[in-house]
Amino acid sequence: MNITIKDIASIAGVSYSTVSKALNDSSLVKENTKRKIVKIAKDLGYEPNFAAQRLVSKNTKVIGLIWPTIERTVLATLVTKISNEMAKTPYSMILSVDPIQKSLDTFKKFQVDGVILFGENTLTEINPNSIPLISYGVSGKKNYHYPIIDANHMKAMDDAINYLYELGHRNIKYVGNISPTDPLQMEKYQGFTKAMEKYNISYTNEDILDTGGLDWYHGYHAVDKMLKSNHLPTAIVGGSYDISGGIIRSLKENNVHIPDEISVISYDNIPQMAHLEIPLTCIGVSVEELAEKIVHSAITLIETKKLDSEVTKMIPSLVERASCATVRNN
Amino acid sequence: MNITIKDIASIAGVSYSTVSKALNDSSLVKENTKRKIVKIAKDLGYEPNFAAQRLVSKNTKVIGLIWPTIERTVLATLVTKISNEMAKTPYSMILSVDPIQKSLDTFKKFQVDGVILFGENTLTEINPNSIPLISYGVSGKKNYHYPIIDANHMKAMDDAINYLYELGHRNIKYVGNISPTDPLQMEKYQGFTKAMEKYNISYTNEDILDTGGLDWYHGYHAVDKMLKSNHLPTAIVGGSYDISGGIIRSLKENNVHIPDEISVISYDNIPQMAHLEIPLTCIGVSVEELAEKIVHSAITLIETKKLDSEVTKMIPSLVERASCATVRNN
DNA sequence: TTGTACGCGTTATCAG
DNA sequence: CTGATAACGCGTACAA
Repeated sequence: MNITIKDIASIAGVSYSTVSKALNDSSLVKENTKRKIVKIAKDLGYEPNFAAQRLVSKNTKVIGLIWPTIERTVLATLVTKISNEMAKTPYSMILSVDPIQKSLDTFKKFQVDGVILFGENTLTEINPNSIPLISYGVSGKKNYHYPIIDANHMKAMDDAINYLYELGHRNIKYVGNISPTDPLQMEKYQGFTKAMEKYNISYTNEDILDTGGLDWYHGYHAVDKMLKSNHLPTAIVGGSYDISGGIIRSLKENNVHIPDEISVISYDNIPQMAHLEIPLTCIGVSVEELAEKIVHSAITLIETKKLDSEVTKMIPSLVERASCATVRNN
Repeated sequence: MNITIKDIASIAGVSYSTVSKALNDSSLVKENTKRKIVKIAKDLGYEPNFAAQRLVSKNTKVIGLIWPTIERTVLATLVTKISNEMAKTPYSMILSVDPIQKSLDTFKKFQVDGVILFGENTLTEINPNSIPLISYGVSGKKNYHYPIIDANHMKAMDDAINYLYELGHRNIKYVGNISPTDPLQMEKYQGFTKAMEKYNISYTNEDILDTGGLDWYHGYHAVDKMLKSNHLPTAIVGGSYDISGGIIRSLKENNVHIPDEISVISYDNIPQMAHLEIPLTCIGVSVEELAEKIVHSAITLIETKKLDSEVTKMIPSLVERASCATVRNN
């Protein structure tokens, strides 16, 4: 078996309750003996038994993250950031990729202090009162019983269009995945059209390019087709990181110069945007901000059991890079 | 506080040790009272206290997976498969994306029964005797103290070349990332050259196309350049899933028909290969097999404390799809 | 077949 | 300042 405080006690010639206090840096024990005990503990390689500690009821300083859909790259970035952010706090994080309920059970067994749920899709009836829980994802219409953090996608699109408008663009196309079953995609799409109307920029169905998917080549394909039809806008709004990668690739292949001949702005505010062939101007809530907000909300919820509002929409920001320019005067 | 076996005992009118036995389906308790107790437990919504259970020393039936580099998509597939495979066993899985040592500490605290390490890169000095551990990744030269599961990349390349050889190909190019700092990439590259020599197929440096990266467009670019130089082989070996995606895209763009005009075989045996523009024939250890092997090795190690060999190289297999054909007789 | 009593490793509450 | 001692919730020899 492992070494316990009793072992330490006996070799230190004190009672184990004293050892416990000493190890917890209690003020109820003389500096002298405290030091002695700590030293012995270190020498013996003592490690407290977590199970025992928790049996006397205490918090674990661990937060669980439920992440059933690990294959989406964008979320991987977010998870990394969250992990980094968490590392700055006294908390650590464990993940589960199992289905929500099973993950929840596991976490409950381990008595994590709280859980973060990446609930892109379904919000099943989960027990809200059993354990502090916040969720990141689309704030659907369903009735939820826990705080939700989400990005304001509509606002993001508005900002994008506004930005392009200021640059003089009046001929703008949206290239993204128009999937009625995916609330996130729909919100971006609707954000686009709404913004276009707001800024009084005319557009038709032809200006909405449905990629039919979220991958690199979906964006590539869509733009390729567009180029062949000779309907060149002055600016493109890309629906996501991967899609935009395909967009600029296709543009480059066809010798359409960015940003001189065409401007491109992309949704998704992640650092990788800077490392594409052309550093891409983008719009969205930055993953860093998102991560920060998520972990601090979680911790606040854990420690105060109360959060300001039930659903927070994060404000997006626009990061200017090298892919947009004022429209040329012909 | 939560409800305990004592509560159940008192309302059932028995001692709590009886309850304990009943709940563990012991044969030492009459069927009748057992049923009664179980029912009460269920009615009361009793949930055993995990910490207490583990305090009396028992295994957790949980395996920890350390995965510091979550951003690599291929591994995401593997993790998913592992999770699924694990679900078939009595074990469940939790992940940590923290640095290895920190992850290990966390898992040790939670007393997981064993850990799986995705140690692509560094194998720091980790305590081998403290907790059953197996690793997946490149079997480097470093001295390790734990079982390693790896894929036999050399063999995979050999199989690929052999396959193409049988189809009559004598003009084969390798398109992959030649990165001296990445052991995995080097092993694939060397596997290619070695196999070419073995089958007596002549090749020059021109036949090794260094993509300079692992992404989609790296493969795209390399092939595009190749096509412009008019050095067309009869077959291409793609170095990885993403790269191959770019390869076939480029080929298609340039109206080089697969497989009539050129055959393509790719490294990485993952199901997604079937969903590319052209269902790709591929080579490598299938993720399913890999996942299966990994979880069963882990469990074996946990339950018997002994594994057959220290490092197992998984045998790759070739999956025929629509991207290879016999070379045309001109 | 059921109950008693002890131990698992810690923390916390009291007395000294 | 230090040391007993009682929890915490459960499993398990040992008794009954």
